[in-house]
Amino acid sequence: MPVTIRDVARRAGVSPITVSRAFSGTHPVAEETRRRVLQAAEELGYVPNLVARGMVHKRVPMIGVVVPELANPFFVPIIDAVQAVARERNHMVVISQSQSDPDMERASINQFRQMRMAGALITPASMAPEHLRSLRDHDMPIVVVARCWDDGDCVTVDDVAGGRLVAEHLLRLGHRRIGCVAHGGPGNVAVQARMKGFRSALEAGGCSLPSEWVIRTQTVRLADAIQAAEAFLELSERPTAVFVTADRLAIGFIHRLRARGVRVPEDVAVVGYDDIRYAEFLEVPLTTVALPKYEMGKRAAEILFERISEEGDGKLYRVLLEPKLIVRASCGAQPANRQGHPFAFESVSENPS
Amino acid sequence: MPVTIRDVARRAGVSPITVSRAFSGTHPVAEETRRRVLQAAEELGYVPNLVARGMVHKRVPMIGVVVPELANPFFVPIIDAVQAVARERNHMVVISQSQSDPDMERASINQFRQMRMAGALITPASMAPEHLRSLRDHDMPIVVVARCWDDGDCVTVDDVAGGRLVAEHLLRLGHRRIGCVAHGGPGNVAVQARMKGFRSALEAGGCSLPSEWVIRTQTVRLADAIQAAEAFLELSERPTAVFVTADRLAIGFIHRLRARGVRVPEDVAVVGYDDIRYAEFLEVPLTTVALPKYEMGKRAAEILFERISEEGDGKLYRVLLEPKLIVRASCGAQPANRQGHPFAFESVSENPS
DNA sequence: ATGAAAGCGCTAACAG
DNA sequence: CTGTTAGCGCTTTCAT
Repeated sequence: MPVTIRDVARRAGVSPITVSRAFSGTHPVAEETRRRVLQAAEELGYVPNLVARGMVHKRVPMIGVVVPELANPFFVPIIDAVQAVARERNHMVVISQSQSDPDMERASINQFRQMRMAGALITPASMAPEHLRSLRDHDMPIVVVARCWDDGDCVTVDDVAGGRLVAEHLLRLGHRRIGCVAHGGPGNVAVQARMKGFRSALEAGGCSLPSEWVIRTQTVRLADAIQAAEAFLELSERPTAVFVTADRLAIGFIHRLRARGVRVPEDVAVVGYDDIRYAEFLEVPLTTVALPKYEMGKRAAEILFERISEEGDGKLYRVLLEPKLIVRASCGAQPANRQGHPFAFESVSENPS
Repeated sequence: MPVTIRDVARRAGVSPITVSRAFSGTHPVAEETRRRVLQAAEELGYVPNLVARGMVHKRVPMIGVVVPELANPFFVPIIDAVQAVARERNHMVVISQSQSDPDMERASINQFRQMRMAGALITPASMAPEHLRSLRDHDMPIVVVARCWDDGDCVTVDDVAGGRLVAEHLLRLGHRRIGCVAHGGPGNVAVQARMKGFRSALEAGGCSLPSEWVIRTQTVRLADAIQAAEAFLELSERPTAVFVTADRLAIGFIHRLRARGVRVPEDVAVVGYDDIRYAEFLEVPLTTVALPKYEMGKRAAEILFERISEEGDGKLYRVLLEPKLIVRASCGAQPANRQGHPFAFESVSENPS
């Protein structure tokens, strides 16, 4: 059953190396010879063995991707882009979910290394220096996506600016009592940056962000969103507007608020972050900060392949893309999308990010 | 830089084969020896080479998965389950998106074969026999997920029953003029089955499904959903209820309907299929048919690994799981979830499928 | 419990 | 343009 290059060679009446060349196209092969080889391979049902080739090249045509979770639609356009770039380069993509667990990240990267993959992309849960260092390796290039990284290549968005956009918008709408639901620990530099921009813009506008109004969650999952809503409901004095640092979190947050009789945006304005696919179709269409997700994945993958082929001049990439505020109903700047006003939102977007 | 088993062996003062055994644990190794080996490996920064091992075993510890698109949240729990099972067996998961294109499916399966992967899972866009035959192979087991397959293992849901559930529910609510939006071509056996159950239950209830009221779409994407809504709006006589064969399609369909002033469920009741994650949080909470997605992925992966380890008795698996109707607001059986009635929906589910 | 020899399928390097 | 030689890193016999 295992048809090898030798079998094909024998049948085509050439040497194994010629078969190899006919397939990989690295060396010229006479058209006639090549035809014979291809036909012999066809007849024998030969399938090239990438493992053997990988053995020789000390590298396999695959790249690894580690994301916190596929359940967050935020990562889907990123992965789409990575796969598109990888396909152009004839590389397969191995996807691993870390569940935001640094140990799982490390384990995945380790597997990638054992498999001698060409490179890896990662959105790390934590940017703790010792964790990242344990990921670094000179044999396998790594590019960080959607997070900043000082010691290596990264492609991300200006989260400080993103946070600022939210604060400025809320201030512009007249809010003075503004709170926030923030996910992830101190290792989540993206959220830290959003908060920083948010807070400083608030202060520039003469507002503060009292710590009672900063609700923390571990993850971005529904259970945490609900807890955040409950925490909000228990506040003795509630803010009139809330910045939720991820759309996925905002969905559950708003849902629970409404279930408890708090109207959005009338009682509380909510602004999310990420502009995930479903933000537009929710019970309350979500005002949020859009990130160029597809673009991020694309740039990151391109940089990774540059490292893989050792083309670049070796200087670190630190790509910072621009976020953009998308105004929908949840912040109250537009009338709520109730059934009485069905014409409020005609636009429907289908951009890839 | 390439530290091999020989380097470790030299440093530990043993033979290469002993190092191999210390790592793979296939043969007994004296505790003392093993410690020395592990330490030497640690000091040298040795990383086992799975490619070389794969070369010997003629198989690499990876399985491939082909799904139409990750953008459809339907596939996420399936993938989660597959990854969980694969992790237990120390296998990596390569994910490929076919965009419902049979050629891409074939190409992906081919790559998997070239990479000598242990097996593959696939949700094929088309069950055209010649297409499937081209995917079959005796060297690499394949299990089909979420579709029926007569000539091989498959794990799916009773879509005929699913379609019936929808029809019966709509009839029970008093609808007599019922239409449908169906995606995919004739090769999509899942949708065909849903339609079959739907239609026969309708007829059993004394209703018919006139062909003017069957709107077809190519894919499940937003653009198609919008086209479907426009087609619906142009109907000279409209049904009072519509079965949309996928939630992802229903989202855009409802959105466009509402944007055009058609109320859901008051003017048209809509029932979806899949119960994707966001169905509950939409502008109109979606009545839909829930599928045991995580379970499907789990069973399929388990069957695949049984094939891989050649444990089973070789008889074909044909697992058929049960669908379940989830009633929310879009069918009108519950009051619409407007802001005036915020307590209508307290329940929030966090099941893995 | 450990080792020696042989080879998995392919391709780089060097001929011719 | 084509062939020969050697070896990628590991694990399987088969010995000891």
